[in-house]
Amino acid sequence: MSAMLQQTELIFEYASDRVNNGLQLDEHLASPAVIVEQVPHSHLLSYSGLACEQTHTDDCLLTTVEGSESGDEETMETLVAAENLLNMDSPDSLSLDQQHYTQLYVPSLGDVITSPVTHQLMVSVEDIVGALSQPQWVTLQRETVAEQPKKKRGKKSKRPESPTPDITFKRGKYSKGNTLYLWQFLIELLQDRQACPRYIKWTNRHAGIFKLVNSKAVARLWGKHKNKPDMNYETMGRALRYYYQRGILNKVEGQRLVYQFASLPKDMVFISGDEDQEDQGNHEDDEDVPEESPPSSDQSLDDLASYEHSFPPPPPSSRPGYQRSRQTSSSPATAQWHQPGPQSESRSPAQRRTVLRPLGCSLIQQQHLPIVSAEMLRTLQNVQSLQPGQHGSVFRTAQLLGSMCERQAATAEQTTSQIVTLQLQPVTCPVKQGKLEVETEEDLDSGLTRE
DNA sequence: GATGGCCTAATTAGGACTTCCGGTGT
DNA sequence: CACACCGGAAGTCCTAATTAGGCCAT
Repeated sequence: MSAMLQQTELIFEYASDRVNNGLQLDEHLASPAVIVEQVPHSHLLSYSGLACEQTHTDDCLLTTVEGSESGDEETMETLVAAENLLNMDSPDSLSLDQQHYTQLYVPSLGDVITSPVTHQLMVSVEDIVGALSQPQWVTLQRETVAEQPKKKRGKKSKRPESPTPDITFKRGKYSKGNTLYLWQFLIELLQDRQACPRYIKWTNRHAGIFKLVNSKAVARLWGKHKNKPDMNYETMGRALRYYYQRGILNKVEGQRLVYQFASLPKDMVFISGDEDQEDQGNHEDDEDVPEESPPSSDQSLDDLASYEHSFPPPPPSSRPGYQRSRQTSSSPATAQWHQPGPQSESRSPAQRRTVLRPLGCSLIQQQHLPIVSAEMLRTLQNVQSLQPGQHGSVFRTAQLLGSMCERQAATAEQTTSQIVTLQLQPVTCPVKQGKLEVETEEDLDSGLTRE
């Protein structure tokens, strides 16, 4: 969501998507069991217009494409898919950023929580109260991460490094702005039924070992996401190889297209259909392909195009009218992959249009924090004594959360819900010159219908 | 006119790739 | 021969902190 918040249009796009796809979402939300793992992606598929395999087999391209395995057909598919990708507009979709990071990467809190805040809390609060002691990342390999010599010159580093999975407590977690790091992208694919195991799959998920079943498709998805139409596996592979040095990935010796995460988010969402291979103890047999349909190298690249709709739009700098400013650019910094839970998706339109006012110049703005967990609130109580000078991020977080608590408390009184976990809808406020302006419901309606 | 606050654009540094390349191995 | 893989080198893109300058109110 935050990635979308840089510009008004993006906000409207997101909002309109949410509304326009309500019916489809409801369909996918039929089963609570499905909600836990699959809703985000089904949700995304509905955004992208790509039908779900189970529910819309008539429209599903996968079925027809899977059968083709000849090299010629693959080539054709590659070309067609590439064309589709290049001709495709993706910004209308809700980004995965918005969808997933929230829960997928911060599961340890028990309640739903947004990752950016969690990180800020975890970084500092641990020193204060140790309230959030559970590690977010599971180190898969004891390999010592080589200390990268920090070549800092006069100014200190302002942009936090990529939140490498093996470094749990480090300032500035998660990608900023629209940035979705490659490793995050891969993790997302691994948690997406549409991509896993079709394009990428776990071969030993507990060890973090995965295989690029369709390296071309993954590379294309990555390239589309990065607005690099020429992206190929060779290029993406170079980026992956850089991850060796940084201790994010390891290469699995002797096995092609097989990599290993040095660490993984603690509560990764594993596609249920993908676990068989590993559970059957055949991680050595990494060359196998998904049981149901061995994908050809370029199979399903047509539906890949549709699938890509679910990824975040190109960086705003490529959009006309984009202006860089500190506040506007920092707004999407805490990319929010809020996974819409059953409650959020089943909310009434009125609830869905909840408008929140900006909370000033806090690093974490309210639209980045749709959910405040009970544990977060408890944590907040522990950090309330902080002063601005100390633990700056925590202090800002506390400021923000404090405001949110008050707001939520007021909201809770108006609802019948006894649930401690409160959900706040993403802000749908236009960003102008770095300021957020609250819109009326009428404005939002017009914005929604504009799409 | 001086001062201070606010805002914005420009500058700057650094991270994360991306691109290209030559080479090796399967 | 195709493909995967490796790693160096240079370049690009993006973000965010800093800085300078303009505007306005007092």
